[in-house]
Amino acid sequence: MRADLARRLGDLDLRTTDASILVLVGANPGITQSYLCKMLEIQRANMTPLIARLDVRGLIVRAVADGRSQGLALTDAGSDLAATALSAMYAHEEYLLSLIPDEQRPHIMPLLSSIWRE
Amino acid sequence: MRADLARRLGDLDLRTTDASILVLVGANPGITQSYLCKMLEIQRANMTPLIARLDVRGLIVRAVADGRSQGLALTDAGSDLAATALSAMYAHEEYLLSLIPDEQRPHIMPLLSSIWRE
DNA sequence: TATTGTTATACTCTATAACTATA
DNA sequence: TATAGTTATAGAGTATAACAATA
Repeated sequence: MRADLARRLGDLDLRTTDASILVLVGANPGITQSYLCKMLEIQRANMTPLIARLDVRGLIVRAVADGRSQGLALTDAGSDLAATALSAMYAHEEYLLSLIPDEQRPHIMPLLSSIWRE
Repeated sequence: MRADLARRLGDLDLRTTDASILVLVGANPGITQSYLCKMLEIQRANMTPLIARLDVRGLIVRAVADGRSQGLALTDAGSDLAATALSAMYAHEEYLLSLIPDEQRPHIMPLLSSIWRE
């Protein structure tokens, strides 16, 4: 399942984490790196090169929030790519669901929800 | 789910891959590294240090099969640890199943089977 | 020629500690 | 004193290329 998503996002030159960041920043403009770290459970030290790479690619901009923190936002190119990445994520989910026989399909989400985070 | 299994096996000083190797060698005495690589989809080059570490720990022995290949087998200590690791794997599965409400539980395996490898 | 196991190497992901500059 | 971001570093997983010994 992870490989299928990675392949779809790889076609956009994105890793899974890159895509998550783009979509989250798109939905939360002005978000800080620290808050992104909490949402994605990534160490601060490891977020730095991730953001730097998206910045270099012209997908994200950093604006000074206070002296310590930077509010992140998508560029137009970043916004376009985030939309494409989100479509790829939905296509991934649709693909997985399509593998499940019709009559069983309604059961999968409640089942997975009962395992998630507990 | 992976973290739960990793934690349980970590208590035995085993990584997930170590445990898979021990259980497979236990079930297939005389198996070669190359065949293990095919079963676990691991590169030959990466199998070398994995086997070496299990060897150093006295869990596995290598016997010359032909001039190129070595048949692997468990030592007594390896056999004991493989059994404990297998129990941990079953406990992991039981734990996950226990999170699913009784009436939904019979649906999970057929559902996952329809996604697996297709 | 092909296969087994090895070595060397490189890239990614993840984790910790220490530093700076701010609050 | 705590927080945001950075740098440096180390461990683990994974990938490729090349080699020696053997089939």
